Amino acid sequence: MKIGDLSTASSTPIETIRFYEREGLLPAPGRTQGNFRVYEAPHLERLQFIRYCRGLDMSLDEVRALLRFKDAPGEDCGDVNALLDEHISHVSKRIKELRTLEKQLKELRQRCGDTRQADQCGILAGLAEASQELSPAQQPGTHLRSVHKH
Amino acid sequence: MKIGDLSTASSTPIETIRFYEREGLLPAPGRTQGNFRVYEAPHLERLQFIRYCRGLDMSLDEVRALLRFKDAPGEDCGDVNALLDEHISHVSKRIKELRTLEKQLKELRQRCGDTRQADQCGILAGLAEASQELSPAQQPGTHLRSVHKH
DNA sequence: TTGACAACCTGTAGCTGCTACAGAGTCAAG
DNA sequence: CTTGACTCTGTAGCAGCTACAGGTTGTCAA
Repeated sequence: MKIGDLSTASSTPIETIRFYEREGLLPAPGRTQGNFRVYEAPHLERLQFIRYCRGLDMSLDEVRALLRFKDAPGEDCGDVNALLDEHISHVSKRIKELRTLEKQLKELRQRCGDTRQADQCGILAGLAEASQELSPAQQPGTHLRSVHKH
Repeated sequence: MKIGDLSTASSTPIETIRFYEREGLLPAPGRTQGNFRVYEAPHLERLQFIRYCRGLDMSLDEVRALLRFKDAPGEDCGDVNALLDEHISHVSKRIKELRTLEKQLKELRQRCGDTRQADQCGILAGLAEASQELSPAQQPGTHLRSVHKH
């Protein structure tokens, strides 16, 4: 299997596959005489595992940790459970944040129902006002984080 | 007002202030003879506006657009409304995604109630299994996006 | 006056997780 | 033998900062 085949089989861009190899998530495969990568079935399986975890929004570090456990079947899996619990709590927290945000944005949107001149726009006015009140609601920068930051 | 004062007044790191200036969000302020930046009240106001919008998870491009409207009070604000509507729909979409994700993660977590050997861990087994099924549920990479990507 | 120390300056590199080149080599079909 | 598809390495870019390094400037006390 060459990289292109692996790419289509796993719906993963070629560059991403090479990136995972550089990052140590995928083991370096064998090479042909012409220096092309040659993959076997286990590579595909591992790559699909990685992609699935990424689809669950885990960071590469989290995926790395899970792979270490897969590679060490004798050890106990308490840390796997802990990792997942923490990930879940990140996600739940982020959902809460976004819901608060959604509410704020909708309130703001209410303030300008229609097209007017910009200097009479309720939205701009609302933003200007709120920003001067050092609003207690939130510190800037709290929301935009992905589920993983901090 | 020197940059340190502006930084504390706005709870914004100094480096971020300089970054906003490079990005054209904050106008370049005057300088002392010693080449230190000197800010006036309008700078603080504008910076707080920016930080507040960032707190609402708007991208710098979105903030730039809003600032353009603030700077051109004569124009009509239909685009402000449209920008906000689109932003709200980004956020709502992201919330839906995360809720689906949360559900999946919790189901996965169920599969391993307690500590066992890694090769008997229900979570690892569940992940391995699901990843081999090219699950219809989702394409990898769908979830992790911030509210802004695409 | 000197000397310490804080605050400032510019410029550059790093973070995550890719993505998109450039410029070169390899290989199979016609 | 040439075309074209595929692959290779290496580097730069995206957002939105953050964190240096290595150099000035300003302030205060001894």
